[in-house]
Amino acid sequence: MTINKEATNEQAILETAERLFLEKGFAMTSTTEIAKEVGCNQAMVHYYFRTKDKLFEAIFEKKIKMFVGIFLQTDEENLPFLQKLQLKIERHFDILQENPRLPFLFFNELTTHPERMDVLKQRLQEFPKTVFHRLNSELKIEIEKGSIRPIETIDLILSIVSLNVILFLACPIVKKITGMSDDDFQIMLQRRKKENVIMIINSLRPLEILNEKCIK
Amino acid sequence: MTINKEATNEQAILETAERLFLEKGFAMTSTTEIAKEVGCNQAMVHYYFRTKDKLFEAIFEKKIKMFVGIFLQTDEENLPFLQKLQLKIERHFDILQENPRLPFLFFNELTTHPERMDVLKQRLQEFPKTVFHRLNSELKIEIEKGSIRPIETIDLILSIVSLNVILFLACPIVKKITGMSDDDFQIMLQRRKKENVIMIINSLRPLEILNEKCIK
DNA sequence: ATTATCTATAGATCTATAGATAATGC
DNA sequence: ATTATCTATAGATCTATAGATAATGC
Repeated sequence: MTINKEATNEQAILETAERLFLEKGFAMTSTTEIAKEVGCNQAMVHYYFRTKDKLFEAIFEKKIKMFVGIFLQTDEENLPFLQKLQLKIERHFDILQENPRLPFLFFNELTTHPERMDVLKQRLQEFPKTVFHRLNSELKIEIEKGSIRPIETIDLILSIVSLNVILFLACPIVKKITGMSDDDFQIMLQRRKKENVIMIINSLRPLEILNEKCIK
Repeated sequence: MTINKEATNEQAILETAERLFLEKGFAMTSTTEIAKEVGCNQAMVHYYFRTKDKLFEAIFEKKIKMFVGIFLQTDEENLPFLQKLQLKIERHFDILQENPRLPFLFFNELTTHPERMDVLKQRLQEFPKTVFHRLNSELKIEIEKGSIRPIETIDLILSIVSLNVILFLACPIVKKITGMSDDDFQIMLQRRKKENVIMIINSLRPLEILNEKCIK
């Protein structure tokens, strides 16, 4: 075997599997189908990866690594808090846009195969200690200054993730129901990106007046 | 057959199927498993519903009907816009809390079986004409008055849905990763319900100052 | 006579592996 | 001699149906 050809076939299986898993999820993709699309034999898939599960986990772990890794690239620019926050929201959005099917895969597989969460949990251990704590202390300072309203750090993160992620989760549904084209959807995404930033930042303003008037 | 017993068995299949589909999705639930849990024969499932697909669609359509139906119950209370909005957000949240696995089922099945969206599309046709248009006109009035910032109606709806829905989608993942108990999660949900209301309402405030300072 | 239930099985998957054969590297 | 590829198949599902049997309503 030339190292070349070996790499080519193993690689092709990996790439095709990744594409199909992202498209349709683990359960609905068969090793037979992967082999067919690669143009090789179904036994080959098992030759390289032993089981369908191992193949999936290789891909899954790679994706988690990549996703978390991007967040750990610290962008310690010396900007005001809200501008840094804006950059973070936009960065999160951009990563999703480059991996639009990842939220589907994560939700789907983590929900239907809870044991897969262990990998995620492991990978995520370093995460809170960096992103979370840094954001947390910066946030507390701003709240004490009174420049933004009181909010739990976890709530802020959850809100950002919610607003960004749902667009990609709902993408096929929205497209189908509204009959939007891919281009239309991309335009809508760009508008939402801005809207989400405004939404989050504006929602952080101190709220004494509004609070009294509207929230019981 | 006593009408009683017939109803009992058919009903039991429906209920069990609903539970299992909500728990694990369509693909991962077999008619064999449904029958086993009901305590009847696997052939019975097909006797009453012909195919697994028809059984699923019966449940799916019922759920969509229920979900849309609740929203169409108009609550035309004569309150200020923001208070009405708050009630709507809370109502949406409450419906989800009563049907916590519904977002999973919708996302999962609509994404993996696009043809199922036709049912949803049909059911949803009446929806925009009521909820959307009413909200839309009220929103426009408020924006013109300058009491809230400019925002597209669809963006507001998307934001509300995002913030509420993701909690229930992410529920199993969050529970597993944080090791939260069911009770802890319920407490967290209640906090998020309030937080989401504040988030949305606060984000609608006019934003001239902030805009200039922080959003390019 | 009709409806409900059971047994049994066809036919279609799908995963995983055993074992033969071909290609490559030494 | 080792690694890659193929053929063939075991064994486990799973859905759907045919056909026999039991229960009920008239």
